[in-house]
Amino acid sequence: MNVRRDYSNIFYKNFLREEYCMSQEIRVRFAPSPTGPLHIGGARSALFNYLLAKKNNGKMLLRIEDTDRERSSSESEENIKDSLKWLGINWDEGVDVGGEYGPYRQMERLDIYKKYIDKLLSEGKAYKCYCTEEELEKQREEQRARGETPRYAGCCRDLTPDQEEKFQAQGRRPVIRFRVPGGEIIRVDDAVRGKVNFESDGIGDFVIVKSDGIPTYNFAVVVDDHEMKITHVIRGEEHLTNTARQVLLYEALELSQPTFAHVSLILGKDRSKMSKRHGHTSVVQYRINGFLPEAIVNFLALLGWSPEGEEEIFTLDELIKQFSLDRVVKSPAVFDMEKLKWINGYYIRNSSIERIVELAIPFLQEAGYLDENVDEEKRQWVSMIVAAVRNRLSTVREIVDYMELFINDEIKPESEKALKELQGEQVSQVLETLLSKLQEAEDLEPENVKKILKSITKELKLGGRKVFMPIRIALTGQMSGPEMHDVIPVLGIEKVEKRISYVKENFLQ
RNA sequence: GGCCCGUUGGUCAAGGGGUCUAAGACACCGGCCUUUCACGCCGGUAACAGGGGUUCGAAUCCCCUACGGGUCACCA
Repeated sequence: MNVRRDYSNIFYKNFLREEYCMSQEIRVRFAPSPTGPLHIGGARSALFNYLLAKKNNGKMLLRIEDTDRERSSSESEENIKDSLKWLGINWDEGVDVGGEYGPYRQMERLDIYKKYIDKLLSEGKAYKCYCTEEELEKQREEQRARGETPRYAGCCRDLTPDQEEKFQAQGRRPVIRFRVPGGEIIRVDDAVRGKVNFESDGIGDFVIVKSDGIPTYNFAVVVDDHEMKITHVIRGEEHLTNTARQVLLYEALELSQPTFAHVSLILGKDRSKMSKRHGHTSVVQYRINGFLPEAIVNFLALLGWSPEGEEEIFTLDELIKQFSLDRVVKSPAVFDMEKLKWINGYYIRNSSIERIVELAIPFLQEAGYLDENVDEEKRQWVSMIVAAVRNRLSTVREIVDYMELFINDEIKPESEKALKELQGEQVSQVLETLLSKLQEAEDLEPENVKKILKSITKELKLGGRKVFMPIRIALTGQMSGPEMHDVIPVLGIEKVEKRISYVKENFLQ
């Protein structure tokens, strides 16, 4: 069903009113749990939220969902914030920057949740459950064995005060469960998927407060989104089924619901949810492998969303102008590394030399081609290399692969074919001429070298190939590569001399 | 397995019943440029999962099947 443009849909009318008429400020949030580095899929969710907010002059919030004390870490939180900033996704409210609906870390909001819990408890919409994990696990086993859907059986639904006392005396620490009403159809309105229905009977009474007193995700997220006046919840499709539970909570608490938008998953090459075995999954990994943030943003935006026109290259600002939720698709997208590399290469080619030099330096240091301290001379050197190889790079890191070409003076022809090129009868004359011309040259600027190269063909009355190929192979050993007039300036006269005499001794007839 | 979502070329995707003989991008192939390769430019191959309906007419609406995915925690 093509719900995206079903204007008769009441929900959609409301949505349009909000999005385009600004009767209400758009407030969105990205709410990661700090249990690992920012995932590429999370980054896309954050991006879509950000784009929707900025497009509508709304607010983007960053909330940290750290209720899993076992797995949450401040390193992960830092990683997530760093990655977001690196991508250019900033937040108007939230952790670190504050705001009037704080605090923005869930563990700092425990007293806020308590109010809502008490309300549910006193209205009988939630109850304490004393079952132990082992008991529940056993139950689930049995249900599975019988071919049933594992679900909480409701043992503690109607405990008498006596029973409760007994359990407490045993030292059992209760969880609090939400009493899921039976026989109801739960309707989830989703901006990308339309109306999705769930049966409440398919959902067991779920835990809203853990035995350590900390609320679970499904509960905290509802309270926070309400308290923080979130208008649109854009998140991954894996949350779609959770949304049913959350809707139940919104209803029980008598809170109005935000607009939900569940974006489909990003898949690996084998079409399963992207995970480590598909390669890099976190934003930092792309960063440390020489991807540019604007390339990642551009690429991610195109996964699941499409612009109206035919342009494919967008800056963040352009994306903000163009973005709209009704152009987000429902079907999952395979992460296409080839296209990412192409986009990245595009941005590398269109960046300034200086910027690529800055980005390249750490990779060159890591590979041992540069010391910790990079002086002006070295920087110049790198700059010439970047100029020579820039349009062949799809990641900045790849510059490392070209370094041997500029360093190692013991040139060996890469193949039989290359060797043959060196053994033509004109070769030694070509190399002699090149050498003397370079020695006499006023400078070795690329433009000048280009002229010199050209003049050799004229002077010796030789075809270009007979001149260029031997020089290329003598100087680099390879039959293809960056322009010779870019390579020679990097080498300098000394290295050219060295390489030519080495080749003469070893490979010329 | 239950529930939920999805299915247009190898991949991302446009598409709102006739204008679809189905856009664009990546990849691939060919040509031009460059006396190399790359970049750039031009061109080409390649798709509506299958079956039923509805309709004068379906990629588009409905149903079924198949396939893929997600989810069924005191994780988020």
